[in-house]
Amino acid sequence: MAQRSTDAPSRQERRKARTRAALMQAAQSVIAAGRLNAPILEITQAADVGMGSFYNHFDSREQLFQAALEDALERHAIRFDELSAGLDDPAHAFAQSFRLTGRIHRREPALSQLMLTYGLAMAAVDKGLARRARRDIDHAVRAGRFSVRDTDLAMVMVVGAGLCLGRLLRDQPERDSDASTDHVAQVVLRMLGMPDNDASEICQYPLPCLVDRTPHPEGHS
Amino acid sequence: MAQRSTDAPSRQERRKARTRAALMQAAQSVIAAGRLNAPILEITQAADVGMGSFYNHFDSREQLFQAALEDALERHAIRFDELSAGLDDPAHAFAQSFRLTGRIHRREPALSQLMLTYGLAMAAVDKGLARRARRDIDHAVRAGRFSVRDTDLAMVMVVGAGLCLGRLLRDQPERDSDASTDHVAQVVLRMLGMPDNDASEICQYPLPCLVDRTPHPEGHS
DNA sequence: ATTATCTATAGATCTATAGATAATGC
DNA sequence: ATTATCTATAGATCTATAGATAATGC
Repeated sequence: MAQRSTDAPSRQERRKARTRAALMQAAQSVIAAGRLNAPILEITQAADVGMGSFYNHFDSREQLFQAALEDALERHAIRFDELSAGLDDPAHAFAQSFRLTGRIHRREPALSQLMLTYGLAMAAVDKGLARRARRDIDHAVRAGRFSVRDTDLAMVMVVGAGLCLGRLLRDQPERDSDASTDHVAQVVLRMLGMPDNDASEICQYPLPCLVDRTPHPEGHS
Repeated sequence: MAQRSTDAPSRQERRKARTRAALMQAAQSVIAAGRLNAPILEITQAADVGMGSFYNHFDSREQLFQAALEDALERHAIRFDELSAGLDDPAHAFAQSFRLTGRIHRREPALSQLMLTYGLAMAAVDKGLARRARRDIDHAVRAGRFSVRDTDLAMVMVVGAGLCLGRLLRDQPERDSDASTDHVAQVVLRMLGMPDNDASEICQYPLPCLVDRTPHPEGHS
């Protein structure tokens, strides 16, 4: 009777998507736990999925890990975009996302570990957080807030600082995470061509709160 | 007859050291080739050493890789130290080592790949290049050439920039490696508190040439 | 006599798939 | 009827070691 419109996913498609999502979420935990060589069986068990199903979705562990990483980063990039949607100063938007990313390392150790594990590769791919960072920098340059000769080189330093900061925060649990992050953010802004005063001020703006979201709701009400 | 003094290694010790060195060198190639899961047999074959010998020296592939990484970085750190031994401005010494490190990525792709693979871990360990960088920064601060609040945070940005620069140079083979490196070096120096003019000048000093050394001479004349 | 290395392999582990079962579509 | 998932496993692969061989020490 009710003919499905082409864009609404069928029950079967939703089931498939759920299995795929379970695999990716399990992969994220496995990577976060440092078990980069975990057997496929271990991953499928963590996902509560039959071993054979793995090969319906991915050809290899590596392929799954790649997808899982991109998924996690994309989800957070979207979240940060929402939080900076209202800001009209692109430099402020950039700084806010950088500062929020710094705060992730303590708030969400699993995602932090994911970023640290595949950080360098992540930087090169023009997706997720890196893509947004580049976009914000370009906007800010056009708005006259940043002055940057070569966006690629600027990205090198932004991403490099962000990653090594994450590593430092993980290795020194007693360190004041917010203060360190804001200080690095300030230096990064100066490096991007902002005057000291502006850089300092912009890093003291209050941040929107990061509410925990259930990442992959298993049941749908 | 000739009683060996305690510090001169015996023939047997030298043989053992040679096997160990062959394993580490093979490991460096294997890592550089991206074969992080290479079977032990593959590594021992690359080293031209019997499979069983591996376990005389290391308990696991991971342990070998760790030793191989530290060895490679230490060797180059020593090399860079020699080249900056004559300089009396610690800021100059720091800048020279940073600029030389940038040049490694094109000159020695294997070492570059090694750094990019284990870069973040490397940064945290206070050995090799990272240890020297920290030492140079501290010297320069004491000499009044840098002004840095928190050496750990400064290191975050120095190492981060260095690593992501390496990644960029690898991914963009057509990019002018020397100019990019020197530009990043200049920004890093400014970040460390140098005035623009000094930073710019110090990054234009001629560099000592990096001569290729045979890393592990197999035969000893 | 001692120590290091080598060869060969038992046993553990993992991958990728075949074939059976369950869910969905119509 | 079709599609997705599950269970069970053949075969490939790898690790770690036992036992044999070669080099060194004295």
